[in-house]
Amino acid sequence: MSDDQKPSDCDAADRFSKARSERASALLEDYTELIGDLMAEHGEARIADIARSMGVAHPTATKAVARLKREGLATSRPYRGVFLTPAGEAMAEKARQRHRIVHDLLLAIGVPAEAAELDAEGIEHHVSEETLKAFAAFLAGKHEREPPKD
Amino acid sequence: MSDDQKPSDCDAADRFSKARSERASALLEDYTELIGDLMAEHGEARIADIARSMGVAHPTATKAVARLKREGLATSRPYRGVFLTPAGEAMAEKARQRHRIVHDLLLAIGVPAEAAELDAEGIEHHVSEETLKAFAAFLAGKHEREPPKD
DNA sequence: TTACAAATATAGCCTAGGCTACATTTTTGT
DNA sequence: ACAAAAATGTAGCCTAGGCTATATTTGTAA
Repeated sequence: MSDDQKPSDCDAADRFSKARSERASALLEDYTELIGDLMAEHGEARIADIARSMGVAHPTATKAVARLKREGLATSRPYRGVFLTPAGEAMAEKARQRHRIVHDLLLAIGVPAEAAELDAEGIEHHVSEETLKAFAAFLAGKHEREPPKD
Repeated sequence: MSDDQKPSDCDAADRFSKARSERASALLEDYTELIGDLMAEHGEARIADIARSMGVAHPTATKAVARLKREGLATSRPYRGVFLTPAGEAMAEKARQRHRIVHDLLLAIGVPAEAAELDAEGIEHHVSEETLKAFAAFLAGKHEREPPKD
C-alpha cells in the first residue's frame, strides 16, 4: 500500500461518488427552482415554459416532471400546469438560496458579472452545507472588516 | 423579448445548457485527471486501479476508457494499462490546475479542509476560464494584503 | 359552433453511465 | 510447469435524460 493520504484526505472514490450523486440530483433541483420561479411569476408553470427555460424539447420537460412527481416533488394533471409539493418548494427554496449565495460570493471574489451568472448555475449543486456556511460568513465579514478567523 | 432581464442576464436556457454540457464532460475530465495521477505514481494506470479510485465497478471503468479512446484522449491494448494521449494529458493538466485553484480558494474563503477537499471535486468542472482567473487573482492578492499569521 | 393553432401527451430511438454475471487472459505461487 | 488467483474483457440489463415524430386535448378566433 502506497497510500499517502493526508488526514483530511478521504479516498478519491468518496469525492467522486459525492460528485456523481450531486450530478444526479442537480437536474431535479434545477427543475424545482425553475418551476418555483415560474409559479411566482405567472401563478403556474406550464410544460412549454419549463421546456423553453431549460432549453430542452417539450418531451424532455414532460419526462423530468414525471420524475419530479414520482419523487413527490411536484404534482400535475394532464394538459394542466405543474405545481410543487411542499417538498418541492423546500427544495426550490434551498436551491434558490444556495444559488444566491454562490452568485454573491463569486461577485465578492471579483468574478465578472456575466461569468458569475453563468458559473453559479453549475457550482451551486456542489456546495455542501459547510461550504455554504463559510461562503455566507465570508460575505457577512466583507461588510464589517475582516473575515472571522480568530 | 418581453422579459425583464438585467443586462448581464442571459436566458436561463443558456445557463442550464452550459451546466448540462459541463456535466457531460465532467466524467471525462475526472478520468483523465485520475489516469494522470496514477501514471505519475505507478508509471501506468490499470483498469482495476481506475475503477477502485473512481468508486465504480470494473466494467464501468472499461466503458469510460473506451470512451476516452474514442475521443482521442487515451490509448490502451487488451489486458494492459491505459495511457493518455497528448490531448488527454492536456485535459488532465488543465483539470488538475483548476482543481488546485478551486481547492485553494475554498480554503482561503474559510471553508474547512475536509469540505474543501470534497466540494472542489464537483465545483471544478463548472468554473470558467474567467472565473478561474478571478480566483487566481484573489489568491494572489490575499498574500499581499494579508500575510498568513498562523 | 366549428375549425384551426397551440399545448400537451405518448411512443420510440439514442447515448452515457451505472450494475451483475460470466468468459478469457495474465500473473503468481508452489 | 501448472493450477489458482487476479485482472480484464464482454454481454446484457437498467435508469436518466436527450431527441423526433405523431397523437390528442385545449383554447381561441371566425
